Amino acid sequence: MNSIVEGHNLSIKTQSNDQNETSFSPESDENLIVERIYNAVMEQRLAPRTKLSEAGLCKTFGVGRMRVRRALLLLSSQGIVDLRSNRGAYVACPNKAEANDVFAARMLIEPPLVRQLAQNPNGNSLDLLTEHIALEDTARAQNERTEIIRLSGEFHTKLAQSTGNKFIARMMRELVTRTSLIVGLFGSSKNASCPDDEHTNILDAIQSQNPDLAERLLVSHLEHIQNGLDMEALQEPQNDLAAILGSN
Amino acid sequence: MNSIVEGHNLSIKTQSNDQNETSFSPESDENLIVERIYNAVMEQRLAPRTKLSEAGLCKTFGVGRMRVRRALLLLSSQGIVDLRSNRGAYVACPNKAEANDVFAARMLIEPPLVRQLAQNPNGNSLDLLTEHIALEDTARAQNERTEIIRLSGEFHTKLAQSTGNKFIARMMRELVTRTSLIVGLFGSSKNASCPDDEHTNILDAIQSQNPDLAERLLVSHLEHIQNGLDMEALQEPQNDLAAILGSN
DNA sequence: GAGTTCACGATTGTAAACAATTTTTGTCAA
DNA sequence: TTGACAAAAATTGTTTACAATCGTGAACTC
Repeated sequence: MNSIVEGHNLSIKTQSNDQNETSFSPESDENLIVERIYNAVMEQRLAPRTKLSEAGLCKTFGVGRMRVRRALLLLSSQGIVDLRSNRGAYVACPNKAEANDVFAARMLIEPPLVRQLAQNPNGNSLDLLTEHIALEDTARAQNERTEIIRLSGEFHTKLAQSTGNKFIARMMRELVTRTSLIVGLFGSSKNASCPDDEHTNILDAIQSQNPDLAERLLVSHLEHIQNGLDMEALQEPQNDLAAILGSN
Repeated sequence: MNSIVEGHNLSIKTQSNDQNETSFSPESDENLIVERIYNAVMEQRLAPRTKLSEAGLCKTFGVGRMRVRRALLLLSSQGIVDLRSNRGAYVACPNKAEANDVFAARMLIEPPLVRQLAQNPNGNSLDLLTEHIALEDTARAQNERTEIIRLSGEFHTKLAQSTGNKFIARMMRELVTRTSLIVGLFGSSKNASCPDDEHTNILDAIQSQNPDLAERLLVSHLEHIQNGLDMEALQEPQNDLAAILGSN
């Protein structure tokens, strides 16, 4: 039963733990659990409403119940997981209103963000973004679904990271994560989050220090994503079984 | 010893728990502990680097150690508390770099935020802001230090809340909290965070639907706050004892 | 056959005991 | 007096056991 939770989908893909961290302080190692579940959600391997049982996670990660509980609490504070009293933790399932709020928040933050990047571009960080786009391209070429999804979101996270501002990076990271959940829930056609070359164009505009263009491209990019959603889609009906079977 | 932690400064001031909540889901009641400590930090009754011992908090709130631990974990995930392995929880102590990042983040977010509010003002929420300013005035008239400090920060939080966007509200809340820590650390003169009537002017500009003016006023308001700081101030030396004695 | 009730198993919440680490205290020597 | 060392106390981290709650399924009634 439930192979996603029992370790299969969570334990693989530890390869990409090099650069994509943002905000977790190196306090202890329950951050590893958080990171793993976080990635699984980002890559849409864990569908909304999936139950994350304590026992299952304990077995999966080989840690005590305390660690798992603390990890779940952290995830819930980031809005990735819903903690229902006495009935466990479930992958968050944003509703229509929350989805709109997420996009509204991104529309508020990201335009000034790219403007700022275009105004005083930071050599180093922009190189990272160029590398990132190369990764996206190869992933698309090889048609790796989960990788494409994760990298699509991560582009925006890295955009925020390249400001060098910890707080901006963390805020964007949260918004991007929720966007991933939303696209998984309401994404209608096969357009896995981001159209092909829009990221490239945005980065180009930044590198050529054209704030107006960069902002315009970003806004329409976000609009494309939002317009690709069908807000009347599955919503509530998705129960655990369907989610799991559908994702494999 | 340490009357701040032992319940004195934390247990009073439960009067203001009506309107000022933002993001905490009503999961359980450890949020009450979080809320109390949060307020104490906001009002600068808990100085940075103050140790928050588990035993002390247990006595103060009359709850088990588990609850306290979970509350501290949540506070640390919000950057209000630093968890040092095997040596306990301390009120966060932002350094110069973090302080700059906080203001940079606010400079990025708040201008478009007030622009948006000025463009389509939301009757209801603006009334709340008007009420709030009245509160600020009376607090200033009666010279209540902690109240002034808290309300000064809360104005910005409520500004964000009045967008009706949960995510924007939460982000601002975090930034404002850290600002309060920063002002407590680096605030030089007696100017308790916010000059007197700048909030009023900003709100007026919003209500008269003048986005440009609102943005300009807000930017200079933030600059005033930042310029009122002495970045070379106490920094590290402040140890627990001094902090506690100094704040009473 | 549909719906309700009850009991059992499974899962989560809490408290207490234990282990490990840190901080303090006291002693001794230079 | 100062410094180093060691033992004791206090604090935090973890495991374990226990209590409470929830979900499931069988038995029962209508």
